[in-house]
Amino acid sequence: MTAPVRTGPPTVRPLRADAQRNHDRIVSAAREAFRESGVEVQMEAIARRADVGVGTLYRHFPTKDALIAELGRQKMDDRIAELDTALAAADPWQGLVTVLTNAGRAMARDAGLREVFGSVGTAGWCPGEVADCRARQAELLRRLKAADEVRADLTVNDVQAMMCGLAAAIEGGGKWRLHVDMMLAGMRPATAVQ
Amino acid sequence: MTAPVRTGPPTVRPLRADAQRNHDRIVSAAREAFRESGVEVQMEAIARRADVGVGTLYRHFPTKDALIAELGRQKMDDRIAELDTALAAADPWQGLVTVLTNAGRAMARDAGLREVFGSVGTAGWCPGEVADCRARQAELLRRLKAADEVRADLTVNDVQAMMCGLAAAIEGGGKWRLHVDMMLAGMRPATAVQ
Amino acid sequence: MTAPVRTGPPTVRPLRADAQRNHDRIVSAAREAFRESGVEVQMEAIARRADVGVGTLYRHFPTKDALIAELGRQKMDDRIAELDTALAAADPWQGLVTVLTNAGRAMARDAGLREVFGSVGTAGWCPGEVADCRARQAELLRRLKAADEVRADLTVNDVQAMMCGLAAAIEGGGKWRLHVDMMLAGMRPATAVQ
Amino acid sequence: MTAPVRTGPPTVRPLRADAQRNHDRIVSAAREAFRESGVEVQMEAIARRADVGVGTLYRHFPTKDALIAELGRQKMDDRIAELDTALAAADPWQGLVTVLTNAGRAMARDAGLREVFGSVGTAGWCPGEVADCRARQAELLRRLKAADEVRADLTVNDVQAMMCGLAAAIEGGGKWRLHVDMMLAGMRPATAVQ
DNA sequence: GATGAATGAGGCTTCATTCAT
DNA sequence: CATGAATGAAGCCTCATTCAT
Repeated sequence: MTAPVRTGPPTVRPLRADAQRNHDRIVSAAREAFRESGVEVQMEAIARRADVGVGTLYRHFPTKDALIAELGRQKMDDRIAELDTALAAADPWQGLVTVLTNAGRAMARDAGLREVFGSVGTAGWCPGEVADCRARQAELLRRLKAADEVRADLTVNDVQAMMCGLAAAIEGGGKWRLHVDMMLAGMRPATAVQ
Repeated sequence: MTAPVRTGPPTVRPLRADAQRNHDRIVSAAREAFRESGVEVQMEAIARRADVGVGTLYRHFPTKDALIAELGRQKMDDRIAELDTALAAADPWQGLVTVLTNAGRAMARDAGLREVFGSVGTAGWCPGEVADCRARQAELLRRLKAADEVRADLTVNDVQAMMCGLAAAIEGGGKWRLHVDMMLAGMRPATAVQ
Repeated sequence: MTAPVRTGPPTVRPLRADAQRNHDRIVSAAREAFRESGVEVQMEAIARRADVGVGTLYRHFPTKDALIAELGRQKMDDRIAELDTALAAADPWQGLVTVLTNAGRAMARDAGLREVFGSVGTAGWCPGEVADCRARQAELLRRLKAADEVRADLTVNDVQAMMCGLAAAIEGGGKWRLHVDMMLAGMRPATAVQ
Repeated sequence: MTAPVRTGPPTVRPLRADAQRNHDRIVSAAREAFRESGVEVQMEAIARRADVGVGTLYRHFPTKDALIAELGRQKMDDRIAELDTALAAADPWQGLVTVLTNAGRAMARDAGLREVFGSVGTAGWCPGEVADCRARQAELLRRLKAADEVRADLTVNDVQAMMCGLAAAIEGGGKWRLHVDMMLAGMRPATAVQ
């Protein structure tokens, strides 16, 4: 009997076809369930929605928190891609505008995204993804500040927090473009606001 | 000695001295508890904090929800008072600055407040209070627009949404003063942001 | 200051007028309350009905059970009087008929009485009264058996149990006279029933 | 291999073997527990007796009331079966004797049964079962009256009431056989009792 | 003595997680 | 490996009884 040949990175093992299918169904179901009922939803409800037993759900995610984290990780990946595009652009400000505009548009569409980014902190999130994201945000911020395009006192944490704010504002019924607009305006270097 | 003239609503009977004291202790304890741990805190913990038996707690508030609602109502009242002060001021912009600054400072201190205002919608709130609050916000907004101090496309809903956003941003670890500042800057009439 | 002269039996101390009034109100309220809602009623509800504080209620009856017992004792006294009349009569059978007929009529009228006698056992009842009652029942039964008017295997316990049964039957909507009739018929010496 | 033909109602799905076993254990335990201690028994006690976690108990019966109702339904079913046997017999009187004898014996054993039948009214019972029971009682009564075996003035309600009475009498410590005997004797056509 | 507020053990129920089938 | 039954800690709430006013 031959040991399976690992071809990908060591942590990623391709799931069997049906397992993959179940994984996806669970993630979708979880997303919908959280969207409709918040984090309060019971694991059983999610399993039912995914048309799986709870046992299966727990086989894929050892913990409710892990499931929540996975949802966040996926969205985080999208954002990382966005940030990469922004970093590839010559003009950092234009990059930021694009990043936030796309984020706003996506949030307006996707309640799950709002939930994920609107949720407080990054507790339970996949540390790797978070670090990747923060690194890119830091770099973009560095360039923006270098070009004096944003306030000098902005930190990555603040940007993160503003994303929470944007999510909440859109969730609360705000027009997404308006709020993205205000958010961008607010980030400009302070010039005697009051 | 003359019989006391009732000026308030007849349904409110003054509590016995000790009951009043306990009521206050409970409310304080609940406020602190929610501040520290959010709505998740257990009733027992609140009771313990108030140095009171659970039974007493339940005598004062028939339900956990009732307790939460009461605290929410009080916070809303505080905000209404803030808004009244702002409306009394000659300069609407200065009023707005004060309102948001105070709100930010309070939110930075009080997790319960963040939870209350960060939560989407006003489910479970006293409708009267909500209406009062919105009415004042609307009036302040009208004056601000008349003086061309804020964007013309801002609505009460947007302000409400921004309050959600502010709560989330602060909850997310943002520096409250910075975020209030950016929020204010963002609301200024649009002048070619991009 | 002179010590009060005790004229009654040593256990009975005349209550102050207002205390007596409260006592009566409480008993009445308790009777009604139990009648309407069964033993489940809360002490507070009884107190409210009697227009007294719970504290007062507990001053008169140290325990919920004691209150229940008192209700039983009063009815028991009535029955003892009935039994005395029956024992004074020349014909024991006629005495029994009268006792049961009066009991049935009273039960038909008084839900509290049904509740008391329909309630299982004599748990919590005033032992003295119970003993008095049983002694008289025993004597009546002795005479009845001596005259061969009732089954020889009947015991006081059985009579007690039948009273429970009568109460339940009437409570259940049965015609009281019919059930008294059947009860009496059932007690006759067994003469080939089947 | 042929697909199994469903003959029963489609809503009843056979429980998994272990679930069925637990279900039975719970029902037994509950029956015993109620028998010994009445409806007051705690759910935990029942679970412990069934050697099962409370959670399991609640999986099988969503509510304490539901559990009680189920047991009541079963007892009612037993009685209906008894009545059917009695109706199948040629001699209605013999049928009645058997029904009451069995009921008495069962009540002597089972505090829960006494509680169920001793309780006034049929609140919370499955209406269908109650109707079935009454219909059979009515039919048996009709035949008994036609054969002049019981008093003509007896109604189903009276029989129901007498069952209450029997329960109470047995609960009160009466010898069940004696009380069944007297009950039967009492039902015979009236022939100058006094 | 009267009042009703305070007490807290104890009951019912939920739900994240484990485990037998 | 999927399933869903089982588990039990933990939460909310009730109510007989005590005690400060």
